[in-house]
Amino acid sequence: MKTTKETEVKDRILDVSRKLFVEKGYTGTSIRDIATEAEVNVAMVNYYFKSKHDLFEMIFEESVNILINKIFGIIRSDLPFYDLLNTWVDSYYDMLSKNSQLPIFVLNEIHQNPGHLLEFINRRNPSMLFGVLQNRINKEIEKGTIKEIPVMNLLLSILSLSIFPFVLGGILTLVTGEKSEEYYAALEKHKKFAVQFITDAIKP
Amino acid sequence: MKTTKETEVKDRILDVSRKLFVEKGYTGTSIRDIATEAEVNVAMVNYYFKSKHDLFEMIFEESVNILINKIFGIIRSDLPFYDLLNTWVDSYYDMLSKNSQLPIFVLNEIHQNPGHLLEFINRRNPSMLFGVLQNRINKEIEKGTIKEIPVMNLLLSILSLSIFPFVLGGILTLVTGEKSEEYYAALEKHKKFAVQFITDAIKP
DNA sequence: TTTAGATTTAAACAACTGTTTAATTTCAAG
DNA sequence: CTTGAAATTAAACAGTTGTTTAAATCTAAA
Repeated sequence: MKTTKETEVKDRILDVSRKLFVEKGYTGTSIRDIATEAEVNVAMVNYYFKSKHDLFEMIFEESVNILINKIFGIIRSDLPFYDLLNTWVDSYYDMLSKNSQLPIFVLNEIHQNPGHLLEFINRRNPSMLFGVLQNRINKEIEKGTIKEIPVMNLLLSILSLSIFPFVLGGILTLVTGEKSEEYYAALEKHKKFAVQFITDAIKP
Repeated sequence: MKTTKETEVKDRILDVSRKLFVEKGYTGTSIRDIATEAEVNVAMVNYYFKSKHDLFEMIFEESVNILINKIFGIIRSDLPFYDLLNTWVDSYYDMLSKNSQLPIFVLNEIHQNPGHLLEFINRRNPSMLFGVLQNRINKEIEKGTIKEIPVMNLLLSILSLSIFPFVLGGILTLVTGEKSEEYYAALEKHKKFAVQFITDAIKP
């Protein structure tokens, strides 16, 4: 059929699920919570999504995609290396400004149920990212544009300086009840700071 | 009475609670889970700890203390500034090597229930840490030992470079099923890298 | 208007949740 | 040995959980 009604109900369930799962986690969210807030009968959730777990996986996958898709593209790009770094961090800050709750959500769900999400994580082939970056770094070292540096350290620095401030910020926002303009202004400065940090660390 | 038996049972409940709460979170852990694994009657948990929530708060407070007590002491110390930074990061790496699951646990529980833990967080007076660090930095700038730098940026850099690698590491450990020696060896290198990073960023 | 299929509903299901009860056992002090 | 408080137990409590059922409603095509 695919009428407006179907997608309406389905989308309402998806929207509320997104909000509640990200906020309260898998075990902290009940199907009845979702149904009530979406103004939908409880049975509709199973009707459209089969099970709580299937619905959750949909949201989880979506969240992971938001977090890594853009970055994957940038890492594999042929931008000049320093531009690449700049774009990389820029892209993180951009995405995380709009989705500051996603990192803690994804990290925590993996933490609480590593077994079940292991297969899912491997499907994304995280070592591929590692390899691509390694190749690129080797070329840059050959060209003499950067000094020798272990991939792991560079990767950890970039991820840490880009993601963790938003993990703290997302919590700060929840605790204070509103987006702290101060803090997010400071983060805007911190972005330049982080890029400078990383750039200085790899300059030959 | 305070016989060996009482503390035995009590401690067994505490030990299992610590493990399960940190691993599965508040909502993911049931009193019956705890009782079963501690080989204790369900009622004993409420008998000794009044409620699931009281028990959880005990574990949560304990975890927060592990995460910040030592650091507070170091930040307030009168060590030479560069030594202070070194000791600070060193202390983080030391503590997090033994408790790699704590950061994600604490951050996530705050994330999922900010309202209830707000009072608890304010009790630790996080802005105090901020003030102490600000004063110290001002003095160092006057002395000309470091260049002018916003506290927030310095603080975020230290926290990010120290904590986030272990958040990733804790998950990596869970996913691979054992402590990845490789990764933790890389982290040992990363510690020096981080200190160098930070030192370079504030050198006049 | 009839009809077949999709959608929606209220109700029930068994299992699990945190907590309390009342009865029983344990055990050191008298 | 008796006693009284502390410790432990099995059972029950009311409420919630994810999921399923069977009946009712809606809707577009014949």
